[in-house]
Amino acid sequence: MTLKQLRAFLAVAQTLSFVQACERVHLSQPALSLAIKALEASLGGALFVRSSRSVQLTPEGEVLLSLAPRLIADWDDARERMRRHFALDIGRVELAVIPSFACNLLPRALGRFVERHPRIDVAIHDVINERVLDMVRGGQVELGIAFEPTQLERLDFQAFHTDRFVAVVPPDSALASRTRIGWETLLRERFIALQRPSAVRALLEQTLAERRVELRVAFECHQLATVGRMVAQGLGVSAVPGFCVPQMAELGARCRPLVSPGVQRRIGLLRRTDRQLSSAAQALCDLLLRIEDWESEPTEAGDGLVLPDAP
Amino acid sequence: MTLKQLRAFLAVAQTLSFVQACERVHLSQPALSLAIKALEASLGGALFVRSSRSVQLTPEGEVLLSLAPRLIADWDDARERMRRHFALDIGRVELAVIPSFACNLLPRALGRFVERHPRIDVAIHDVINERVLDMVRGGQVELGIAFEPTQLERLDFQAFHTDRFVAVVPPDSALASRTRIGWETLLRERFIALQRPSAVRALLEQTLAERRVELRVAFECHQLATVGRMVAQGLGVSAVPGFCVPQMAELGARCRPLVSPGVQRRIGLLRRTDRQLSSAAQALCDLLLRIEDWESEPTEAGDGLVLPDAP
DNA sequence: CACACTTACGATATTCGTAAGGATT
DNA sequence: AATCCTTACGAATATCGTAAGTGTG
Repeated sequence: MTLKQLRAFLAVAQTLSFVQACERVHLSQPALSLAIKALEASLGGALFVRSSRSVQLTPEGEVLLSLAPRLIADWDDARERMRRHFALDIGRVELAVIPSFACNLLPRALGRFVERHPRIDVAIHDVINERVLDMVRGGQVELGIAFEPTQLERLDFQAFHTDRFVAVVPPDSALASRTRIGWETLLRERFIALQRPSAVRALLEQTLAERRVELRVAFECHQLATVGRMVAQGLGVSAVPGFCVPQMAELGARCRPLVSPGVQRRIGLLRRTDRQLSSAAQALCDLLLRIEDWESEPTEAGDGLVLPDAP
Repeated sequence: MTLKQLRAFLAVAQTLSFVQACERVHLSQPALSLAIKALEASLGGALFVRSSRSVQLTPEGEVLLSLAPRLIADWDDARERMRRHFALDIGRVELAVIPSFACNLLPRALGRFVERHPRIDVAIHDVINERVLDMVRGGQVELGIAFEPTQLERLDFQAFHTDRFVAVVPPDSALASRTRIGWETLLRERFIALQRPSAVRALLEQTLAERRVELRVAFECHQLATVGRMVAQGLGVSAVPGFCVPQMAELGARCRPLVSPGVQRRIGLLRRTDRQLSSAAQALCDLLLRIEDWESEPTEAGDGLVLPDAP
């Protein structure tokens, strides 16, 4: 029993005519006749009663007729789904992203992606940096977006953006009027930090420790949004990745370039070295790596305020 | 995408080795390789990552792997079911039978049938004679067992038994001691008849009308079992088809051959002329027509009491 | 005799297995 | 060197379409 035979059977069973059926299956009448004959032989009995002027189903033919449409539909459906998967017409990508990136730069990039591939679903796991690495390593996600890891270990990292930390200050403070701010100046204020284990916090501590600068934390919280709002309220200052500028601006805080030392770290795509990407993930990967202007579009509050840090 | 290709894919996907897989699908390694290649081409992308020392599924391969087992299982299942249908290993026959026959002669015949084909289900519709004809004509059942119809009309009738009516009398009556009973003698007693529309009742009336014998009915009911029990209780006498003798005996009534005139009618199989029988129905048909000794096995009460009616 | 299905037969395609090739451990 | 997958090629097999055959209305 082959697919062709079953399709042929279905055509004959539905039209009750070999002549009409052979058009539907693009076969000559004799070929169709042989196909049905072969099917009957392989099943062990007759499916049709041919009385030279009419074609009728046998009871067993009726049984097969009740089975065949679903078999063929399932088959075609599976085939079509696979074809679409490869053609990027359907699909699903699981993506793990550090929260700061996920809520600032990612949405615009994903916007371009869904524009091009509207039927590919993207699941975003916005989790802390370490968990991004774990999820990529563990295979729960195909792709990760995170800071460049120190230990690659079975991971492949491709940077597509270099981020510089910026100072976040209250809009009505004296610091808000300066074009750039030094670490020493910033740390004279009450400092609002993310709680551990946050990659941003860790980066901060690590960099400051290297420079022998002491970090005194006045407030700690988990969400960047909270940090921003607290700064906006004048409760203190903070330092965040540069790509958080639009978010901070929206929350009412002001951002200024940080100098001497400028904390900077590469952001990039993570994937397992030993697993091939799905077509959909590959497409997303390509798109993310191809984006040149990772800086966000200008906004009222943040316009022109983020200047390149002099090395 | 063909069945062979999908089976080949499944084998490779499950063993993650072309060498092992080619045993399972009875193919040489090159042939298997080509089959997978062809499948990949038809779907539009790679299903495996071959790294000369190991075979791995691509994400799309994983998708197909989640689809393939069900497709193949459904296919094999359908194929197997059809094969069994033809081989009389499974199946279902809908059968309409007049009640008197259904509860007397049919069980033993069906016993032989299920013995030979234990997995063929038989649905018995024990309905009145007219309804048997209707159900066969209407296609609700493939086969019917009934008295020979006067109007065949699209039906095919094959007699396999000729039935003679017998007298049913109370065990302690004077009639019970006679070897045979004439109609005139029987009708002197209170008569218990089946209610219309019963084929047995109709036959009785028709035959008696032809012979100008008047039928006076003292009691009427629907079930033969009730008739038997009432006769056993001495409430009256009756006349029933010969194949009801065992049932009457069990109910406590006595049966004696009826003579001058002997009411007799052929019993047989009904089927539609324009429809082919299923293998299962054909088998049942064959069995019913092949049975020679339609008389029931001897029982204590009925043993030797039913003698052939002299013409 | 026109229509519908089947059988016969030669041509074309597909599929298969053996043999050779290439890459990795 | 051994293992495993791929490519190459000739042979067996299957499938298909044209043409002829058969039975029915």
